[in-house]
Amino acid sequence: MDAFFAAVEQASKPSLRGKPVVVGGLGPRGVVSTASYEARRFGVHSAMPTAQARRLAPNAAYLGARFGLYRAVSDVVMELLHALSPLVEPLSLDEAFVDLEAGEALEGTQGGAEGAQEVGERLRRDIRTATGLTGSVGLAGSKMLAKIASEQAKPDGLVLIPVGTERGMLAPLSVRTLPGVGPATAEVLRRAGISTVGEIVDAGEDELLRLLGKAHGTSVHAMAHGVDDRPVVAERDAKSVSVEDTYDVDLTDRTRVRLEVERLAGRCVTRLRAAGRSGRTVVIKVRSYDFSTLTRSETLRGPTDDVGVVREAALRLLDGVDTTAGVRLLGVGVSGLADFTQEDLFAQAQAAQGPAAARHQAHQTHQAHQTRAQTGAGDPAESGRDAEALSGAVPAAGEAAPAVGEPGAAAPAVEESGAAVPADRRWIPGRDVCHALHGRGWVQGSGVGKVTVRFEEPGSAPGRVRTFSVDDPQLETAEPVMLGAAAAGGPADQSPAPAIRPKSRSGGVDASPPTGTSSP
DNA sequence: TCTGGGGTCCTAACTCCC
DNA sequence: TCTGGGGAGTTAGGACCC
Repeated sequence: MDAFFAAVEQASKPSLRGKPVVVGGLGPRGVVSTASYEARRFGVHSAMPTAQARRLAPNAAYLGARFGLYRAVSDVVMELLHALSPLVEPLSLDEAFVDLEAGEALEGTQGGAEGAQEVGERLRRDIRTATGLTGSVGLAGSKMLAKIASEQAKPDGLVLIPVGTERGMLAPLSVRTLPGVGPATAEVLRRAGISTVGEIVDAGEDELLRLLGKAHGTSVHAMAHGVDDRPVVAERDAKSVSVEDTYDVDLTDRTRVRLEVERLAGRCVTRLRAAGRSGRTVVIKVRSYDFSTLTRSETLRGPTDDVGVVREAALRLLDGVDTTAGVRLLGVGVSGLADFTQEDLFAQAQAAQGPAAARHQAHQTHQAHQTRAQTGAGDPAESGRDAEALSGAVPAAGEAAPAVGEPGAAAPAVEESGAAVPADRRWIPGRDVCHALHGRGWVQGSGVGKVTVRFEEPGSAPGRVRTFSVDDPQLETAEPVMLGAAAAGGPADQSPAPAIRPKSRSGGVDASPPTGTSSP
């Protein structure tokens, strides 16, 4: 998809079409997620600090990300891809590989390159019809070449790399074109006098191995020759789950640092349990005032999804880290994922001793998980654990749950007075709202006790702007509205576009309640 | 008043065990 | 008892991707 997040915003907000739009973190330490092509003309690009983007394009619209909506639009596009082939490998919300030969899409076409091209053009039309957005297609014999082709096809195009032309096509391109060659590798190659893919080929495999080491050197050398036999893999299990927060102001108070680590551990376990997984290795990440980053990890005796266990491990690891100079980021993660927990192993051990008793125990454990998942109420003896585990779904005071369409990892918003702002009264630019008199719109900006709203929605004409008090009782946050034909049930259906309720995915983070662990 | 968040993969150093 | 190699596992850091 072309400039995906920004394109969704432009489609949702008619007044922004053709205008520079920047989606990303809006705080003092935010970075750009996506810039529309209009904003890119000012030099704004992904991963650029938002503060720098504002200097380059002061008149662009700066919006917080609405991941729930992007995920819903992504689901529509991925369904179109699955109609082409069962082998679809999503890379992110807006990008995927499809193995056309594994499906039936090429049947009924003239076959070969022309057939693939026909399928690609049809896909682009279908994406536009379903979402109103443009997508680009790269067609080639391998994942690496298809990716390069799709980059060349952007925006709104299709590029095919015919078999036999790969080497010639790659030779003049920058080494950065190859997947796996980032700034560090490019600098190593540059110092060796290598700046194009053709020069990698000329250098030879031995030189590449010397410069980049065995694994990386072999891979880069093969890619430079156009050789990439990685298959399209449809299902991929996550290998780790982590959460992290960057703070607007460096944390120096040790008590606050410990509280934040506890909070992050809770959020991490909520996500872990939502995915039905457990993990054995707990990792903390600490980024200091000077941007130096360290990680500390501890491997437990067995996998767990118990927030108390993860929290205690994270705090033990934190004990070994000096944070007195100031911390700008904290993170907690779990890796070594499994589908069972240490508690399950205990149940198995009991089963070996007495099957009936163990069955009873396992059943009870399962029931307890079910009850928590559905009601958020658990055994009073475990209430602390449950309150933490469910913190994503039932926010504790002062913690903003990552609501659909809101930046998910925002640290709790605390006003200067010290009072926490409820999540549904935070007027983040771009956020959907509904006013009792004026209808649906989105937050254009807020400050000094006022919030400015533009009243428009997908399919409407550019709307009017009105300003309200931030505590106006008639103004409420709202669910995003789905785009295009996917919202209206098809092109013929002219009924009003419904608000979305994005379906939760396996491993999804925001909208889904925590599920039981791995009990069958 | 530079540098997010959520991942994967690789490497090196080290320990433990055989 | 000492030494050494190899493999597995752990830990930490770094590069890269979207």
